[in-house]
Amino acid sequence: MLDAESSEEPQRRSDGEQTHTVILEAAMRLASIEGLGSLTVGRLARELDISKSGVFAHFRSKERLQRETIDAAQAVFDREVVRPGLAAPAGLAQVENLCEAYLRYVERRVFPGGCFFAQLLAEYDAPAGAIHDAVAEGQRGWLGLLEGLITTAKDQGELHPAIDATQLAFELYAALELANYLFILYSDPAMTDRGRHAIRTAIARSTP
Amino acid sequence: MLDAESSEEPQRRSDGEQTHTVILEAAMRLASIEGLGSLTVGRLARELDISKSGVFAHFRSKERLQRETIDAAQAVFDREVVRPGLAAPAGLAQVENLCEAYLRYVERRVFPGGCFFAQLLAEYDAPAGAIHDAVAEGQRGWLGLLEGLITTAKDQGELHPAIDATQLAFELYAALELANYLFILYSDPAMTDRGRHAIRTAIARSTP
DNA sequence: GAATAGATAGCACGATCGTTCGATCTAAGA
DNA sequence: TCTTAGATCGAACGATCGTGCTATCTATTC
Repeated sequence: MLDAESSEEPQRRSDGEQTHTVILEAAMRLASIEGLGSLTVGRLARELDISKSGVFAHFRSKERLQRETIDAAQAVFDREVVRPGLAAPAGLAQVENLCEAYLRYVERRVFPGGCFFAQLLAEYDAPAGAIHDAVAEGQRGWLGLLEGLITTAKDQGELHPAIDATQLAFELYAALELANYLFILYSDPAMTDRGRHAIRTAIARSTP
Repeated sequence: MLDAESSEEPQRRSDGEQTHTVILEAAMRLASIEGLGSLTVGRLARELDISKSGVFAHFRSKERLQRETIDAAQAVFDREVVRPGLAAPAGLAQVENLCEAYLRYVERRVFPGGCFFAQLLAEYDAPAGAIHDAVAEGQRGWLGLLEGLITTAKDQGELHPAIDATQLAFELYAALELANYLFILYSDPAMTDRGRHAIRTAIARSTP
């Protein structure tokens, strides 16, 4: 696969690499709280005590800053949710483990404004622009992952053969998402516990 | 109760009243799509072909514009969801009716960017400022409404006595909320149908 | 029909936005 | 050690932000 973009990328020096990382960390934090739309070069610069042009030079456009922030957040999500979530025997255990990994990621405030992608989903659900498309693709991936794990569990006989994997994935995701929003809104772990409860009963109802 | 604010309100002339309404309608549309944060006096003016100061004069601060937009959206939500949702015999029928009213309000695109308050919830879930507090209060009201209807149904013997009304309200709301986001993201009525399905099974599991 | 007060427009302000440019500093390879 | 290219800064641009002031127009009241 061609990487048309990085073909003209400048080399990175070690100090620049580090600053780049620091900027993206602040950008993820800010975007998770106030949205990708209120991510601002000037604001990042002020917050990090770097000049505006010093920040800007790392991305050379606001669009690139946004794209790289999303990519960085995806890497964090993979590391903090997906990978530990899959660290369980294939089947129902993996489904439960992934859901629990998500809820713990919300509770640990890996992003202080709650799940980065829940924020993105709400911000770019209206169909317009490249970010919308990336968000739509990302959601498809997440729902597809859940659905795949559920199908495996079904194939292993851990769930009723009649279970609709797509529908169950929707219901689990719904519980996770609302748990995220309400936990952030009220700073109350009772909200994530409601999510846990909902997931338990949805799964229990689907076992043979 | 004192209305400290309106005590110094100027009288409204008929033409001004109409413009005021037109502005708020555009503001609700815009905010539901791009968020209350990207609601801008200049943008409204451009879109309505009114001067910036012509728009501004109606609110005299951005904060007031936002507050009045939220209030107007609340009125629409009451008219389009709550009132028709309650137009059913008290009990389980009312619960089902309210959920269906919500899903139809999403599908009809009463707000083109999906449920106005789902947008607000995501945008102001991080705890800060007056809007956050209003959103938190609003959510309490919506969840409380659902919970109250569920409790009534339970008292009438339409639901298992052991049912946790708060938990069931959470699960119904989760299905409604995700249905909203995914319907807007994909413009696909299959998403709201998944919400309907989730609600049916959650209720069915709770009946005696 | 005159008086009045609200509706709207035009212009200007300081702040911040994304972005560009040129100057200076410094890490890394020759 | 010298050279070079990336890192960072300061200053400036045009655009847009929220907001104020002044002037003109017009709906409403007497």
